Amino acid sequence: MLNTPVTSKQPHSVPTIKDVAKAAGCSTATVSRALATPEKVSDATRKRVNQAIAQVGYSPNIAARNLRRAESKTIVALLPDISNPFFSEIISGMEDVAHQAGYQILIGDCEHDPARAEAYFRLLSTNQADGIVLMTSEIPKALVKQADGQASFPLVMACEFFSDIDLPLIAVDNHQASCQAIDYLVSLGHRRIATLSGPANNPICQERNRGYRDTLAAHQLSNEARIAEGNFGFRSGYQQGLALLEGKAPRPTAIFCHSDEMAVGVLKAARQLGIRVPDQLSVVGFDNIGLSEYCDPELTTISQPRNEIGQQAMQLLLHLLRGEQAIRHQTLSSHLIVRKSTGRLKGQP
Amino acid sequence: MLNTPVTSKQPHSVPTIKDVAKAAGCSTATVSRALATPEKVSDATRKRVNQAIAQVGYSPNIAARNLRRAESKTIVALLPDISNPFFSEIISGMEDVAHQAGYQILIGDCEHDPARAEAYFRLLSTNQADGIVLMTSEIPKALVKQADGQASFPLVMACEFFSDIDLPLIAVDNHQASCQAIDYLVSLGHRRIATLSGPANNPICQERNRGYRDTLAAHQLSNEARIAEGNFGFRSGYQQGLALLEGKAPRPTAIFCHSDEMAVGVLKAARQLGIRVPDQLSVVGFDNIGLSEYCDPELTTISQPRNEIGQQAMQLLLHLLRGEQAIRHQTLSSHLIVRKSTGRLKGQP
DNA sequence: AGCTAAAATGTAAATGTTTACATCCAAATT
DNA sequence: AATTTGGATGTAAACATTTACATTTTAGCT
Repeated sequence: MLNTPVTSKQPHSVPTIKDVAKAAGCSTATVSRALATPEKVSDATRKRVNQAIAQVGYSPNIAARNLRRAESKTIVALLPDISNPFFSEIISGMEDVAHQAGYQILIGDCEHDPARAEAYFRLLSTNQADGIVLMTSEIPKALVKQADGQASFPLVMACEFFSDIDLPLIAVDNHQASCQAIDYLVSLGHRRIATLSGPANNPICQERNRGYRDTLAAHQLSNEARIAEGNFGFRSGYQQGLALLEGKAPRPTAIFCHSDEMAVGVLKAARQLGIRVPDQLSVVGFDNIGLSEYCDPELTTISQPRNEIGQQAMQLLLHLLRGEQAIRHQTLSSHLIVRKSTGRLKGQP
Repeated sequence: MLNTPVTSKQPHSVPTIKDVAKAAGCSTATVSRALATPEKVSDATRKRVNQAIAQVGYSPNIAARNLRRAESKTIVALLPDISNPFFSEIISGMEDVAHQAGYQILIGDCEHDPARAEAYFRLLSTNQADGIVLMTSEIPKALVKQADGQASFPLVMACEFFSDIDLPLIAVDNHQASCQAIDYLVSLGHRRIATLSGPANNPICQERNRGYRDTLAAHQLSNEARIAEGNFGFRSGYQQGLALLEGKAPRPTAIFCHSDEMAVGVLKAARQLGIRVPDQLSVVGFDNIGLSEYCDPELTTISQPRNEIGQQAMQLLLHLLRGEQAIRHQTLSSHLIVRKSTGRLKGQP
């Protein structure tokens, strides 16, 4: 029991399954089984094996296992930009369930570069990754075409999607969320409501813009529709905010932004132009990132259940990997969080 | 040339190096060499091999390579909290040079949980990772003790460090940065300058607090020293900000915060208490994250060259991995960015 | 031409697992 | 007592590379 640790060959070599087998007095196959399928091994030997493992300090060589099993236990989380805080909580959710199931997460930051996305997809075919959770639609469609309609391709989308390709998807109802925001603004008395959208070719933005137009139409405000295009970041929010607010066109009294960062950019633009929020301008954001409670004024925004999105997406992917039946489309509910950046108009317009 | 693709065995099996060898009319060893050490293969065969590779659509099986070479080409980036935007640009920097050198980055989010940190360290011994860039000191010291002083252990720290363990380190001079911030506040006429520190047991915070005290002392202000403790996040900034500003003690006229998020939290606290920034209170942040240009007022802060930190840290780690000589400690320069949250006192105090 | 050195290539072992198949043994059934 | 069954274990092949070593080819000399 107090033997010196046994490392058969080299003085400092890492113990392998052979060392364990020797120490336990059985074959490597049995050791392997004791680890992978304990129920197929007798209680007595299982115990001996476990002792041996502890004794020699064994842990399996993952490369060898991956090679033999032709899998990697790695999931790629593909996103457009790692610095966007929106994604971090989704990833946390993914990690929870992935780790639980013995999977690792490899974060793939595309940086809006198709080549990067392609490189990460290649990991699939080389068995370096078992599946992908895709959180951006800014990648070459060709990469994803092979998965269209396929029940078995290990890919699920989270939040983002393609309008013309049928992939498993976990997301909120962007159309409905947008309707809710606009409805709320109308209920406050706003008529000239602008939208500061994300990239126009982004399907989720198209969904939101559709909701925007539908709701305006429902209130006979269709000719007030006005959509500016940003890229979700602070800077574009500020720039487009300035453009919306100081242009010659009659100034909007409310702006619905497709991200919180853009909304904060709009707040800065308004401040700079001496436009008071919410008295003269209402601003609504999207995502409810941490910042939205700490900017001035605190941001009214739409909250997505980010952690849950991550969990469900990973769950779904695991189902696909196991070849189990699974619901391919799931829409989770968002909700409007009313804070201080929205209200009825006050004072001169 | 227009042959149907050759996949020798199964109709849909992934082509291996054998298929390439067959197609190129040489041995697998030659193919392997053509890829790993092209200069050891004649021009003619190299060309043939490359054609064959393209023809059969071969890409190497990484698990097999890793197994044989006993490496993983993976670097773990260990950080305390992935949602902190401060780290994202460091990671970008790391990725640049890592990818260049054929390495992947695995982001390890410790979530302040020692068990997680341990799990990531274990990847080293199982050859699942070749090295670690450590960006948090909130892990069990035992994990890192083995690397103390060692020239060969593949670990480098970025930004954070341990005061009592000698590890390769890329960081800014926190003491000096702190001095510069406090000096600047003093030069504006401030006397009651408080610090909102990160966790008191964090060495970088200790460095900054030492700079704070030293600078106060240099100006005969030692008895004005007052340090509150937060955790770098918005919320703690807000809470500690309230405590500092509405306590019975004479209210500070300036607060130096160890993160921008905390500074923004302080801004909110001040706003809530009707304290005007910068007229009645100056606030300095740390890190210069994107937000600091878009909050109100824009934040005076200390900028760290995050991208460069990431690059240098990875560079250094690669040197260690190759067993090359390298400078183990590098301090990069930070600088103070003066914006709108600092100034001389105005109006009634 | 003959010899040597260097370059190019091939052979086969090695990497650490998993797993199909074979074997063994004890218990259950006849 | 003989046979069957099923569980437990062992044997050895397979996974796709890399690389030490051996062999062949080429080039460079005299």
